[in-house]
Amino acid sequence: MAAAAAQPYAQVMEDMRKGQEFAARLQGLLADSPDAGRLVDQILHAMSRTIETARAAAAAEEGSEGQSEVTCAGTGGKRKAAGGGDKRTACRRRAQNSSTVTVTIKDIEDGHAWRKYGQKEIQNSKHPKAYFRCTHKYDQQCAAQRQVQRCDDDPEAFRVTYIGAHTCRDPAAVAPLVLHDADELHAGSRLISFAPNNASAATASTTTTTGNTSSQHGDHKDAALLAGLRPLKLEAGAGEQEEVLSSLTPAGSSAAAEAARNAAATPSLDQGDVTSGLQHFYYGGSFDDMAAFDDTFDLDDLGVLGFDQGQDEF
DNA sequence: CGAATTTGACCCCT
DNA sequence: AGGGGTCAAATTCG
Repeated sequence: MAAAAAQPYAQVMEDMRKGQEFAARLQGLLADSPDAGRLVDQILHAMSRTIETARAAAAAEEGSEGQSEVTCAGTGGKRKAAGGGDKRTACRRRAQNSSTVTVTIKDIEDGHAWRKYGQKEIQNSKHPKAYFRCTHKYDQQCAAQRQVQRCDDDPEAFRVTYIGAHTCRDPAAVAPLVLHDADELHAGSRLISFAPNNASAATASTTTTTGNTSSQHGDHKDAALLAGLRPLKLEAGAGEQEEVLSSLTPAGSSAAAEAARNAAATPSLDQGDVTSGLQHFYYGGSFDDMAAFDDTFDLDDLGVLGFDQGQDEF
């Protein structure tokens, strides 16, 4: 199975990913040079698109390879609050080899509409992990998911893992009030939503996808997550965090959220902090359906990451 | 009142 | 066996 490097395609992907990683690293070094930072940002974008395009093309030829989630339609899976009688049959299967991208960011808002469906305490982490799925999972079969967990050390940052790409497209999900100008539109056409999103909370990102990517936008559901995380960890006195939290207020219609959003997302003019937001760069993707095996291909193993942080817990 | 979140149980996977 | 991911009833929110 590990014929990865054997195929030209895999080789290309590999190189592209390295390129992305280096670019991201460079971006970190250019924190004080806004222009340079932006340039790198563009490079990252270009690479993301290239990867996605290549992947899509290859996938098209491949036909159907990637296995999808097993979904048992009518499995009677009702659980009683107290009874606990019937077990659901083996229909639950974890997201298998869909793309997996992990980034560490401070602003969780990514423009998509997420619906929280669970939260869990994680073994070696101080903070719980929240699980989200695309709001349009059922009405549009969008398989995108994401997991968010507050970083152990930097409580202001979150480690967000995106699983699968959005295949939904719902106008209603698009930022209702703002969406000023072309920038947003362009952003909407980005192939890889988690790529260095305009300026907002840009962070390094890397990618891999399975299936098409069509980005849409949604509201701010993250607050939920945060809300969920908050009680458990940062209790009182986290001034800034409070702000972050409130800025992500749910319901997708909070003045505070909008404000914060605008403040943070001012496109190309405020460069300084943009780059500062960029800190960690993680890569955890499997990278394609063909070369890829069932599990994720971690750059960690290759010693490729962690250029500015000694993350070890992976 | 419908939609979203919370939360504990259930179940898969390592 | 236990950790981690998902489900779904109950609850909260808009």
